[in-house]
Amino acid sequence: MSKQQAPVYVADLKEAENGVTELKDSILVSATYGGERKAVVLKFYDPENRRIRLWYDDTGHKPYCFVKSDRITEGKLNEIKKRSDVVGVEKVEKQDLLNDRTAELYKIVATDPLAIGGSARVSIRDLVEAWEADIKYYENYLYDEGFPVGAFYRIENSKIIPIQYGLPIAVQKGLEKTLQESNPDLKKSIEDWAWLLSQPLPDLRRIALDIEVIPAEENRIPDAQEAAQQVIATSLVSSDGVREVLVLRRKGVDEGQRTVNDNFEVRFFDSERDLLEVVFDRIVHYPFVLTFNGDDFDLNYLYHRALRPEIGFSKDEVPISLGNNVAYVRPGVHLDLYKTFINRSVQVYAFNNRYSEHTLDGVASSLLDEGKIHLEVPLGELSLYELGEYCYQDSKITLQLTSFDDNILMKLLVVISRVAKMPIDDVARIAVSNWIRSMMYFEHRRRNDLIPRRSDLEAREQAVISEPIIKGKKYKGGIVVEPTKGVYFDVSVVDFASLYPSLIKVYNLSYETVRCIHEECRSNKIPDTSHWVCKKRRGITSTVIGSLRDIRVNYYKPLSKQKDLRPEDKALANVVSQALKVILNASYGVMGADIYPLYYLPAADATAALGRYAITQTIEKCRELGITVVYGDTDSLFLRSPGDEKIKDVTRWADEKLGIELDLDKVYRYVAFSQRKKNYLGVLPDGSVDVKGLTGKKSHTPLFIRNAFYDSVEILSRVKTESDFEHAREEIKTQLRKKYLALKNKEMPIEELAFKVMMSKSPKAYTKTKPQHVKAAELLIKQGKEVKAGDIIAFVKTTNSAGVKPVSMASVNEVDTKKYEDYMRGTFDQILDALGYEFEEIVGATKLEDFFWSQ
DNA sequence: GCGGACTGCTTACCT
DNA sequence: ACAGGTAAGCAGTCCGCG
Repeated sequence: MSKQQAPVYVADLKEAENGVTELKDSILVSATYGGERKAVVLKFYDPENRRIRLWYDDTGHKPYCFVKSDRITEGKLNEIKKRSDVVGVEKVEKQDLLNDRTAELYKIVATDPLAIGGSARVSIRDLVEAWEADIKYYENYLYDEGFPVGAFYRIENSKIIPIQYGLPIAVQKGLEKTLQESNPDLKKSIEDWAWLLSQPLPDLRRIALDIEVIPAEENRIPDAQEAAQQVIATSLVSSDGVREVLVLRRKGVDEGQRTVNDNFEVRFFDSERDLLEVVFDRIVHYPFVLTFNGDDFDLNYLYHRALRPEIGFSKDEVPISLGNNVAYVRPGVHLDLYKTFINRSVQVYAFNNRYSEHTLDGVASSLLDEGKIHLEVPLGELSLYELGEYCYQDSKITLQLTSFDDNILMKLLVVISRVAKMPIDDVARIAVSNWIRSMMYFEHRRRNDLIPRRSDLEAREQAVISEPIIKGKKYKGGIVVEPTKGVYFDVSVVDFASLYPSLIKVYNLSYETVRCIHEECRSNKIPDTSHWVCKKRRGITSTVIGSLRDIRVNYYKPLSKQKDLRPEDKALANVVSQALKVILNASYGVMGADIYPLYYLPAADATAALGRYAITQTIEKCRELGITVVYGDTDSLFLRSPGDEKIKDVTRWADEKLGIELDLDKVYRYVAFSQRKKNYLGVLPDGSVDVKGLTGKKSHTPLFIRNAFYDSVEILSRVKTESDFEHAREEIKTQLRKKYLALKNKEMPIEELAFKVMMSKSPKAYTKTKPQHVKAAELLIKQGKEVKAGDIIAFVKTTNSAGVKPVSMASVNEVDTKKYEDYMRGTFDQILDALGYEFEEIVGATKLEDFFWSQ
């Protein structure tokens, strides 16, 4: 192999990686550790030049951890001091929250992060009981310097200077009001949040990338480590107008011709190396590189492929590096959107469950109304133009996932990075418990509080925890009020505004305050538990979550709806409010999740107990006031025609006696309850319908039945008075008859009969039972299809011995109609129960069959 | 050997 | 890898039955 000339982009990469000592207003987006310089590297995005700028720490900051002076012997300490990777040991003090006293510590400063917690040699944390020794070094750095990620800074003479932003007048006013309403001891925190969260959100220049490789075997994903196959196409689509696809000419493959009329460029290459050079050139020149599964596949593959001798790049020439399940780009930031969309908090709270599959096709089809191009033949059989068009589409929708809805995803990532104090690429990759961990660690450092070890929290006095309802859970959760079967007109729903965060704030809940060490606090009991809560100091969790709650509920949420505000301020308020919702929603859950480093079960137990207390007390109060509660779940109550006055009475009472805001959420024209909990249908005055928990709504229900169900819902949405039900009943009857007959005669495409159920584990992992979707999946596997965890299996119920077949392998005449009739009945029973009709009764026959046969 | 009662597993949903 | 509570259907097991 002849020596290749260095690609032209290498000089630019070097230049970018030299770092800067001067920089105009830029946003801190990421941080990492530069091993060569043994220093933290901060990555800034300069919105004016739209480039990434690196800054290398030159303050002499070094990795460190702590040991408690009364927990280490002189000998051990000397042994550590003598290590060649230890720079020195100094005495410091921090607040020990668990013991409510000052902790005397030795700070052990090391030459590099691996000395504290590496695995290649015996590290300090393996040697002694060390505090704060398992925090990534660049996180340590950000916390120590007090630099929130996502905020604006400038650099002068290599000094980093946070930029002070004045708030717009209208915004400032709202803040003053919020501060007045909030507890005085939360004031400082709220002001800090406002400073941070009201900074502008600049447009982030970015490029999406996708590669195509012919798999060695059909239906198998090519091995990225090996990278034995050619990269036959790569698409690059950017937020600033790049739309190109690079296609490799291959022997015996037709060029074909363009069919897609989208405005993008197709470039043909005879050399794979030349093609990759263009890709790397693009990577080097973009601050943000987007992929869908690039950590595992695209960037991983490109890296290994480029280094193969027949391609011949050197490591310096490849602007990609690999970590543990992560691919980094140089000099910018790589966001792997697959990791972002699989994050449950993102899925549920940011996108309201608007997608359910975690594939690019699944996410894009749901959020963008545009998915991948569906291929009829294997990749290798496409003409070059067809291949190019297919490849282009993937980068195009990947970019769109970050730009639709006014760039909501990019904005959310920035706002979350501000709250979590975490690099944007980490925010995009890791789960909510880590966001909250980072946020809490930052706060500990800011206040000079020692971060407890897991064992410190575990070592506390054993507490009796409330018995969970569900076997296998750790403690008892919320209360669900048994609904009273029937239809109720004029139902008001009241609910506690972010109940758990409110309780954390109002009742001072935190890991160090629940069951605190003070004798005198033991009388401050939490109802129906053995727990008590501190009366002497505000807990750190209570401060952080309380202030976040206040600024969201009292400030950003109303701001996002305020009429006289500039649209950009309003949009910002909306994004912030959304991001805070995600964090707040998880803040209680993490206390009871043992992966969370500040896990403390009594705090979670206490929160849930207070939630039960709040709702039961409120039910009691309603009874006193003569209001009928027809239903309730955890933080909400459904009240039957209570009247404005009585609603005011209850909400005022909750505010005064419980200290928790109880709001009127909505008023239903009517609600229909079956006897089931978490299962109802409510019609609002404008005719829109809330369907909760009913089978007809569930995503796995066959489309045919789901459509039939929603037809009935539509009929019910038009019911305005009690007497309208007569007519609705007749309409439903007619409609149902038709559908049922269609089912009998199998007058629908078989796809509409498919149950669609997710494989939550890999097929092999089902060892205890073999559910139907797994049986169907096995038939697919037998056909050579690959089935992974997360795939959705579409199957129909059939009359063969297994009882199921994948929809792709079944024909209509194999369908077990009886099973579908049963399922339809089950689905409709839930509505009809509520309306007081029997399935049979509604059609005027004793048995369902009679009714249908009589047609 | 078979069917009903039961428990447990699994998924999707609600807050 | 944030929590617990609920509904539903099916898989698998136990028990009774001369």
